[in-house]
Formats: sequence, structure tokens, C-alpha cells
Amino acid sequence: MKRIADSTVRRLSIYLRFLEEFEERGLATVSSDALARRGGTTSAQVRKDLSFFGSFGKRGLGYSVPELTTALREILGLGKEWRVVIIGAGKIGAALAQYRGFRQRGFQIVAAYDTNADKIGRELEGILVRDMNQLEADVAREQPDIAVLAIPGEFAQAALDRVVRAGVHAVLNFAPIQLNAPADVTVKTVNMAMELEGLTFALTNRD
Amino acid sequence: MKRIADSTVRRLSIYLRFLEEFEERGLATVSSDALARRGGTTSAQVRKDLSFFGSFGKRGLGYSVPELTTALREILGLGKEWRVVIIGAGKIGAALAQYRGFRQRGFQIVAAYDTNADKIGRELEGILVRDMNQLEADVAREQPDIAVLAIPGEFAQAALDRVVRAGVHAVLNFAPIQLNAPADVTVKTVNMAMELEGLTFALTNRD
DNA sequence: GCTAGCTTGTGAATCAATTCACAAGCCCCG
DNA sequence: CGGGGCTTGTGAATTGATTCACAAGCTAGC
Repeated sequence: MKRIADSTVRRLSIYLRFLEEFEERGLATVSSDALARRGGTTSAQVRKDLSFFGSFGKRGLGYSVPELTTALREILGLGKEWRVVIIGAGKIGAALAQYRGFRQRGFQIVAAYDTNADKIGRELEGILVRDMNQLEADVAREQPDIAVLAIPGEFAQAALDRVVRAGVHAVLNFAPIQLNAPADVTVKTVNMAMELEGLTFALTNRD
Repeated sequence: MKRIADSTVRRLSIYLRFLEEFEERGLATVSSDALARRGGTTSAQVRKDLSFFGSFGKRGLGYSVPELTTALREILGLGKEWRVVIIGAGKIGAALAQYRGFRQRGFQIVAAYDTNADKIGRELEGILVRDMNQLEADVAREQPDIAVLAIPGEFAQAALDRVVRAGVHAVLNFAPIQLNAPADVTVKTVNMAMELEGLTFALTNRD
């Protein structure tokens, strides 16, 4: 398949959210223009994005809301239940563990890990906190799909290396640091410091 | 000034982080190539990014680490102390309130707000939780620069409208929802669901 | 079953971002 | 104090993403 741009995938995510909203409101069909308006983009963009994956609409009518919803779920890989482990049972780990959208969208949090003896054995929002030393053995047995790094920056690269070596191919990183991973591993970093600097830049260079 | 792309600003943030690292290690100068290698980009990209803002290097030698650090801080608007309010004193609000990088980089958290009577008046990581009803009066008096939305999606647009009406021009949104704001307000959204879907897309369409 | 009115899907055109490539400039060494 | 070895800064070229624009196709109404 032709390489799909990151920006396209992000927009597909957005469209899916709107489709779910439309579905709730009982709409049967939706036009590329309606989707575009709702999402602050253009109808041509919507159609182009979808065209990478096939033909989902009916000319003159638009897209069937349930059909396009299903198609997007499939494209985004939301058809199966994904197993997630959280590395780090601190405040961020806790916020993630209780995040509704996680379970709602078919992500099952298998376990959390920490090195702090006070935390190991306790529960974090109903999820058992395990000893980081068990990580490799557990991953080999339970084959989680995604690891979430919720630990300080100075430990993040080492933790990434460990989960990668153990066989995880997708990592969501909350540590404010640039990580290096092999090409067959996808890493997405959520870096609050960077977002804040985007804001201060905008504030400083306004008008 | 020519409009600067978002991607450029993000990279400047990254460079700044590396420069701080280099400064700690005591390096006096750094070449665009060294910065590029550290950050997974190209030396031409680094030079082009910087060239939008001026000329910071010496040919044949590279960039003075402290000088470029200072220049980037200035460009990104990190020269002053910014005042931040957190809307929502739940788990995410708590994780943000205790986030080290926040204070370290000159962001002062002024207050948190919630509508839940049980939370109002308590402290969240040392920050007073105030009644959401006071928001407008407080903002008028204290003039915070940035509002962070750490509330469920269904309340986010209303909260955004309120902080904007009160005079805030920069918002960091953690609610998993697309927000609409006037052109003179910058909104950055951190949407975990979207990042996760980027991962499942990659996992699904791998090889 | 024909026409009017929409809306899709997609090449072509435009706009934006990245990479190339090289003259200009600086430093160090002899 | 002149030449060799680097590295910057930047137009030009390339690559990538978005927007345009229109033929093709569907629906509804009569």
C-alpha cells in the first residue's frame, strides 16, 4: 500500500469521532461537506483522505453513517481488542488507568509496572501494579500490543529498549524526551512541554 | 513576519531540549549536523528552521551552545513567566499540577478550578482548587495567559468559551474533542485517543 | 424512464515543506 | 599571512500535501 501520511490518519480519527456523534443523533447519511464543516477542513480533503482506502460513498447521496463508521474502525485497526501495559504507576499512569476512552475503544489495560516497592502489589484504578523486574517474563507470556511510558524522561529510553526487546511494536510515550526505536516499532510521543511552547510562541508572536 | 509552520516550532522546541543537554555536558559549540543527528532530522532542516529568525552561527565553527539556547528561549517566548490556570481538578488535572517540567520552564500554576463541591477549597498538589463560578472574576483580576482544560469532552467547549470570553488567548486542551475558537485564540489539543489510533493503524498496516 | 439536482472520486494544478548544493566566511596551522 | 578544511546561510530543485474542478453516477420527482 502507498504510504499514508500521519496527518491523514489523524484526520480519519477525527472523522470517526464525528461519525459516532452523527450516529447518536440518528443521521443515516453524511456528505463530505458536512464532515468537513464539522472538522474544520474541506470536502475535497475528506474525499481524498478516504480515497486512499477505497470508495465508501454514493454519488449524489453521500456516505452511509454506519457503513463509513465501520469502514473507518476497520482502517484504524479498532476491530480487535488491543492489550496495553502502562509503565510507571505515578500520577500520569493513574490518570491513564482511569481514562474512560481507553476501555471504551477496545483497549484493555493488562497491567501497570513500577520499580517502587511501595507501589508494587497495589492497585491503580483497579489495575494491578507489578514489579518492573517481571516485565520481560510477563510480556513474553501475555503479548501486549502497546506499551505506554508514564515515567520520568531519564528512564524512558531504557524502558523503551526493554519493551521493544521483549517484542512490543507500538509505544505511546509521555516522557518529555525524544526516543530512538528501530524502524519496525512505532513510537508516538505526547510532549506537554512542546505543546506549551507552541502556545507561548503563538502568544509572543501574535499580531 | 512570515508565517512560521507549526512543524518548525515543534522542532525548535526539540532543538532547545538538546541544547540544554549539550550545555549540561559542557559543550561550547554545536554544528547543525550534530543537532540534526541527535534529533533525527537533517542539517539543512536545522539551518533552514533557524534562518527564519536570523543568523545564529559562525561559518566553519557552528553555533555557540549558550547563545543559541538563549536565542531559542527568546523565540519560543520562554523569556517571561507565564501564568496558567487548570480547569478540572480530576486525575488529569492532578497529573498536570505535579508535573515538574511545568514550573521548571517558567510556567506558574495560579489556580485550579472545579465544579465539584467536594474538591473546591482543597489543594491539588499544593494548588488551591477554586469554584468554577469564580472563574470570570478571577481571570479579570489575575490575567492568566494560558488555560489548561482537563475536563470531560462534553464540558470542554463550554469551558473554552468561558475562558476565551474572560480574555485568555492560549488553551491547552486534554479533552478528546475538536474545539472551536476565534482566530486570535490558539488552541492545542492533546488527544490520547487519536495517538492510540495512530498506533493501531500502524500495527494493523505494518509490513 | 427521463430530467434536475446533488455529491462522489480523482487527475491536474497549486501551494507548502524539505532537501540539495554551493558560494561565502571563519578558524587553525604552518 | 595564505591555504586547507569546515560549516553556515540560502536560492533552486524536489518532494509531498492540499485544493481545484469536473466527469461520472446516484436519487427523487414527475
